[in-house]
Amino acid sequence: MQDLLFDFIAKYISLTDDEKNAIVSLDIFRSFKKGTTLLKEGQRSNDGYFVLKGCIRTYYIISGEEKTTAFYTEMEALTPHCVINKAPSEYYISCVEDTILIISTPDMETEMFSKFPKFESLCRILGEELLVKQQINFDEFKTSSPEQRYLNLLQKRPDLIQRVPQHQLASYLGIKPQSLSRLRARILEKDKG
Amino acid sequence: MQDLLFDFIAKYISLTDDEKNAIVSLDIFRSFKKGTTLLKEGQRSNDGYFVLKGCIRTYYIISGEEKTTAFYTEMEALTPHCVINKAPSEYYISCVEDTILIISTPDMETEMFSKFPKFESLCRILGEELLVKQQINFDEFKTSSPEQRYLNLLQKRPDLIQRVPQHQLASYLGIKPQSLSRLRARILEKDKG
DNA sequence: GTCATTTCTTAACTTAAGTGAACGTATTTA
DNA sequence: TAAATACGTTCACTTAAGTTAAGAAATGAC
Repeated sequence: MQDLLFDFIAKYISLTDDEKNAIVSLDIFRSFKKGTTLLKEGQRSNDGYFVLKGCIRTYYIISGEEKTTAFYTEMEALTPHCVINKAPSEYYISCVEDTILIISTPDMETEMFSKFPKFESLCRILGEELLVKQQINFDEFKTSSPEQRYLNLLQKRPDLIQRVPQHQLASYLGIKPQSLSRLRARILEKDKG
Repeated sequence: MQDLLFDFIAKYISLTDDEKNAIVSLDIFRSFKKGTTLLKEGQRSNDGYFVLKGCIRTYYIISGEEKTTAFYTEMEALTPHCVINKAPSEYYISCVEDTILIISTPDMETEMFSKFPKFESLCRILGEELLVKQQINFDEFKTSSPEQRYLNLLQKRPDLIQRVPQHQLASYLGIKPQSLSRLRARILEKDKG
């Protein structure tokens, strides 16, 4: 499981054995059962998450309805806004599947950054990369229709459509579950004709 | 103009005069006329932008139509994806108004980071903050209707509605200009009744 | 294994966005 | 200054998403 992490990091910077041991000794690998809620609306947490295996999602509850806005799978990181804002969380985070996470806190990061400045570089680079990915994601969302978004998702993250319930996918696509059903039926109909 | 920048930075870290001089000596302040195109689709640029005064926008041209996806105003930064990906740009960047920018390149940043590690911390922190802001922005977009998005924009960035042409605002809201016109008429009608 | 709950789909109806066209009003520019 | 272009609004029509309701299928709890 640790190898997964180190292979990932190796794409960006090289770590000495000392540095690897520093990470391992933090003892930050955690397992969670499917359905576990990691963060609730209103809570003030300092935990950041990095998914080693499995899938977690963020969702809001707006006038009684769950609105899923993001999924995080293998090698993806999520720092909840409440960690940065120091304000109560506006959303929930829970496990879509049995999941293994790395959980970090700002204190731990500060300590690691001062011991090994290389980690701060890593975090800056990962952050910049993420920012760009997310911007392009947002752009695609804005410039396309729900149907195009669904087809796009089919191409780019086909796994999500398998591992995630439809009604969660629907709000992720910005529509209602009924509309997603209809839209899929429409696509199948087109493929036939 | 420099004071604007240093006041902004002061919110995050404190700079010595040496460090301030290092920034000034980079000579990175640039002025542009309204309408100037800073980046075109297909170009490979290494320039990052930080808006000191004015407004710039990113837009795609999709089947002949301009789709504006973002506006950057005072104290906002934009690193185009082509800088990070090292791939040709998929979008255009141009000035909505007469604009004063700071233009940076990865080389300059690397140099500054090694001379003054503090700058890398600053960039990491700004990056994390931006990431969170953008995520929340995206969440709001996904969980609301075009009308709600417009009302939301009226509250959060009322200046944009004044300084930006309607048809650019429309694609920013994910709809056609005609729909924005109609939607505004609808809102006025409601306010009356 | 049975019951209850959740999830997914379908359908009929409502509402709002997309489309194509027309028109008046800036704004450019020749 | 006149013509051309770009911009914003309105309208009629089309298409697709929201809403409400019902029922089938899958999942989970006991």
